[in-house]
Amino acid sequence: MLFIAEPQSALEYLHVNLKQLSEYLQLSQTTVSRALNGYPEVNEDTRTRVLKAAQDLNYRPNTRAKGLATGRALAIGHVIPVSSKHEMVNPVFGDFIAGAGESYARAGYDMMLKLVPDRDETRAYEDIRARGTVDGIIVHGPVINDVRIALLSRIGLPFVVHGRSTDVNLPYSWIDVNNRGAFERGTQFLIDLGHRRIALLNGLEHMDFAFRRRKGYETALKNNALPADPHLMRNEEMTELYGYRATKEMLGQDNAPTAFVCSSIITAIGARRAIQEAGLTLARDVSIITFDDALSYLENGDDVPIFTALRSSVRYAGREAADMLLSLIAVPKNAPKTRLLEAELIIGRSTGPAPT
Amino acid sequence: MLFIAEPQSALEYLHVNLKQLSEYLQLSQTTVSRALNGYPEVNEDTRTRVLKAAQDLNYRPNTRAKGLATGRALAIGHVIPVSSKHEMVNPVFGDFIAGAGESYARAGYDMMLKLVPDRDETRAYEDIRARGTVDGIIVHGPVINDVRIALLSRIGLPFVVHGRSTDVNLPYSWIDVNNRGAFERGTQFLIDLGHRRIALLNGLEHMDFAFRRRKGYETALKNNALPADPHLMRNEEMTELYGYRATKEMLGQDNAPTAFVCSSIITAIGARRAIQEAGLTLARDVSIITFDDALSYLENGDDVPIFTALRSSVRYAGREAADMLLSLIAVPKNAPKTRLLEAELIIGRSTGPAPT
DNA sequence: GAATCACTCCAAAGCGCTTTGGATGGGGAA
DNA sequence: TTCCCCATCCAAAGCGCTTTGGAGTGATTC
Repeated sequence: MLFIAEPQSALEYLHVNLKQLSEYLQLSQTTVSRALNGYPEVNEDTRTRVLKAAQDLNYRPNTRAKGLATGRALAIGHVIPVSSKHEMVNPVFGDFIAGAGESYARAGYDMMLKLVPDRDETRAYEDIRARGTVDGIIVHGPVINDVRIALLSRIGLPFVVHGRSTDVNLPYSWIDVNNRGAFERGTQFLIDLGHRRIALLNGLEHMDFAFRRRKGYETALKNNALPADPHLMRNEEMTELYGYRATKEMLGQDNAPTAFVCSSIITAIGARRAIQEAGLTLARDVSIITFDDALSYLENGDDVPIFTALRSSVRYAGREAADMLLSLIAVPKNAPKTRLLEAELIIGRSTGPAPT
Repeated sequence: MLFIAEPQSALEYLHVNLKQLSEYLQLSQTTVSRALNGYPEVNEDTRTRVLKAAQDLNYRPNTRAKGLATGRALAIGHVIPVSSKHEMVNPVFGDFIAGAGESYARAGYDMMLKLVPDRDETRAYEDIRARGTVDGIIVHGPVINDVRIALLSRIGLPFVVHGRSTDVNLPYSWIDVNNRGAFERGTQFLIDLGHRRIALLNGLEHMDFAFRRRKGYETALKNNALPADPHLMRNEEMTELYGYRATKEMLGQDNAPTAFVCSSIITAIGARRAIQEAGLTLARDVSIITFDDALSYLENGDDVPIFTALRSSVRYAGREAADMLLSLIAVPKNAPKTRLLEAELIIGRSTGPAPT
C-alpha cells in the first residue's frame, strides 16, 4: 500500500489518483472507475466502499485524463469577437454568463472564455475544434450574414448563437429576443402618445440585433405613415457617452425629436443626461423608451421603473442558451433548437404625451 | 499512408493527429513533436518539412493530450465567488477579463471561468487543483480575512488576487488599487471645498476594497477633526438603485450631506438621479466624487469628465494580474509579487464649493 | 585504423483515465 | 451431476501527446 490512511490532514493537502485509490482498495482500476461512474456491473457493497474511500482519500478524477479517454471535454466555450473597431466587452456579457454558469454548474461543465480577434476568426474556430478543449460553444455577438455559422456547421462543433444572423439560411440553434417586434412596439407606443419625430439611438447596425431593431422602428414609422429621417437615426457602440452626445446634437437640431428609442439602458442614461443638461424635463418635454436587459447592477428602478422599457432578461437568456447547448451535445442527432423570447413593455417615468 | 494529401478542401473540415502527421511524413512521432516544439535536435530541413506538412494537413495538437503529457493545462481559472447575498456578477468583471484575455492570448493560454458559491468554497478550490484543469487562478472579490488565500497556499496552486485581504498575514501575490489612499484623497478634496457633511456610499464592507475605502474616508475626516456620522455611511451592492435610494433618503434627513463619496460610477449615477429629482443642482448644491474603474461602456465624459473621480483602469489591472500570474507559473520558485496602483484624481463637473 | 563526437532520428514508456473482452465462481435449471 | 448464466471483477489496450534513453551515421581526432 502506498500511503497511510490519514486523509484529511489540516496541514497539507493531498489527493490521489485512480491507481492509488484502487491499490488502497485492493481493487482494479476498472472496478473503481465503474463504481464511481455508476455502472451497474459492480456490487453495491463494493460501490459504497469505493465511494467512501474516494471521499476519504480526496480523490478527484483528472479532467484532462478523463477527457482524453472519453473524447469529451466537459467544457463549453464562450467566444467573444473582438473587432478592431469595437474592442469593448459588451456590458451584458457578465449577466449572460452568470446565467449560463448556473446551468454549467448543475451539469458539471466548465466554462471557457475565448476572445477572438475577427481577423483570424476562421483559424480560431478551427483551432477550438481541433484542440478539443470544449464540447461546444456559445456564439456571441452575431452580425448580419455571420460567416461563423457556416464555419461552425462545417466544422461540426455544436453551437448555440446568442442572437440570430439575418441572411444566413442554414439551420442552426439560437436563442434571441424578438428585437424587431420589441422595437416596433416601443416605437408604436411613442407614436400613440402623439410623438411624430422619434429618434433611434441604436447599437452598431452591422450587429444583427441592432439591424432588427432598426427594422422594427422603421416598420412602426411606416405603419403610421411617418417619414424615416436619417438625421434621427444613429448607430454606435452603446455607451453612455454616445447616448449623451447623440441626444445633445439632435436636440440642438432644427425640428428636434420629441422622443428617443434607445438600444440600451446605458445609452438611455446618457440621453437623459443630455436632456437634463438642456434644461428639458424627461417625459414632459422629451420621452425615452429603451431596451432593458435587466442587468443586475442597473435595475430600472423598483416599483415604478425609471425608463419605459422593453425588457428581457439577458441572464435568463444565458441560462437557456446553456441548457440548449448541453442538450444538443447530449443528443447530437437532434435538429437545431431555436427560441424566441418576447420582451415585455413596462411603463416607466420616461415617457409622456408629445409636447404640443 | 492513411489519407490523400488534398488538405484544404473547401467542403469538409479535416484535421490530423500527431500519429497521422508523422506517418504522412515518414518520420517518428518523436521527431515531429520535437520539430513542432522547437527542440534543437532536429535538422532544419526536416523541421521546415514538418511545419509545412502540419500547416497543410491542418494539424493542431490536442490540448488535453498535451496537458496530460506535460502536466500543464495551459489555462488560467478565474474564480468568482457567488454568495447567496449578492449573486451579482460584478460589472467591472467584463473589463477585467478583457484585459486579462489580452495577456492570455499572447501567451497561448486559455481562460476558464468558474462561479463558485461561497458555501462550498473549500471543496471547489481543492477540486480545481485536483482536477488539474488550470495552472493557476485569479482570485476575485477578496473579503476581509479571506480564507481562500490560506487555502490556496496550502493547496499549492499558483494564484494572484485582484485586491488584497486585510488580516491575512501570509505572503501572497496581488494587484490592487490604493483604495484607502484614493478615498482619503477624494474626501480631503471635498473637505478642501468646504464640505463638512460628507456621505459615503460604499460597496459591501465585508469586501476588502470597500473596507479600505471606508478607512480612507474616515482618515480624512479625522485629519480634519470632522465627526464620522453613521447616518452618512452606507454600504451595499453597488447598483444604480442603491445610489438613488441612499441619496434620496440622506437628502431628506435633517442636516443633509452636501457631498457624496461613491464607490462606483454606477452608484454615482443613481445618486445624481436622486439629486436631480430633489430639484437640486449637481456641483452647486450637492457634490459627488466617485471611484471610476474606467469601464469601456461607462466612460466618464470626454474632455470634461462628468464626475470628479478617482480613476484606475480595471482593464489594465486585468492585464497586469494575468501577466503576474503567468510569470509566477513560469518560475514557481519566485517570491509573491505585489503591485499597488494609484488612482488618479480627475476633476469633473460634479463637485463645487460647499453651499453656504 | 580506432575512438570520439555531434548530429539526427527513433522505439517505447508514461501521463490518468475509460472501456473492451474476457475470467472467475456460485447458484439454479436440467 | 452437469451445464449455463448471471453477477462481479480484472488485465490490458487505447485516448494523443511528451520525453527518456538509446541507435545509427558521418566526420573528426589522435
